[in-house]
Amino acid sequence: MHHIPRNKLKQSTEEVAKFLLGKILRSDLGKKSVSGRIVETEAYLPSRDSACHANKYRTRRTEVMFGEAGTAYVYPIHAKHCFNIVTEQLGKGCAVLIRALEPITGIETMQARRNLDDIKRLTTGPGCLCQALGIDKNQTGIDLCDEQSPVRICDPAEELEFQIGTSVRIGVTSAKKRKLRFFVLGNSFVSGSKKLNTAS
DNA sequence: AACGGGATGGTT
DNA sequence: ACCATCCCGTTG
Repeated sequence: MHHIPRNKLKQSTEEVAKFLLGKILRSDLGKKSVSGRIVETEAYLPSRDSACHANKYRTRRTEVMFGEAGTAYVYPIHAKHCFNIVTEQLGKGCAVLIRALEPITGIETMQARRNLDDIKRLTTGPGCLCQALGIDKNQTGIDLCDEQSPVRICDPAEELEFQIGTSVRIGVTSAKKRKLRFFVLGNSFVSGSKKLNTAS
């Protein structure tokens, strides 16, 4: 299982959001190894996107968004965390939010961290998957392309065929309604309503 | 120091 | 539809 080359993450944020579907997100935090298949993402664009944190302000919190593609941007919200992957060229200020995984390995560890047995809800939703992987804001700034990193993105052992669904981004009210959310069509670990998830 | 708004998620 | 919860940027 090989890590993703950084070049792939330097493309346009929308392209990266689609590219990341089907890839593996792995965490070795806390001496536990867990992984899942990325099934839902959202693009936060470098310009004219009022929902993108970096577009609104460049502060200590958002500074890593202006760094190398493949850097982790983790921020807290509503007592939970959201995990993002920085995209495009240095200084752009954009990222892809990972919204849902299909659990693959380390399911018992994830169940313990989530204090929840139900596999269907283990890693569905950005806050839930962070908790399942042991990710919090301490992981902001780490390099997801480095094989030595405790959190990284890898190619799947087996490439599966799937169609990509699109919709507006979930929970975003400030930006115009472009379809910047992408998901594996028909996958039961995707978050959001039936109405959003049948749109293509 | 105080205030208010979320890229949430679980409950009513 | 409601709201618990808490961090962070803004304002005073």
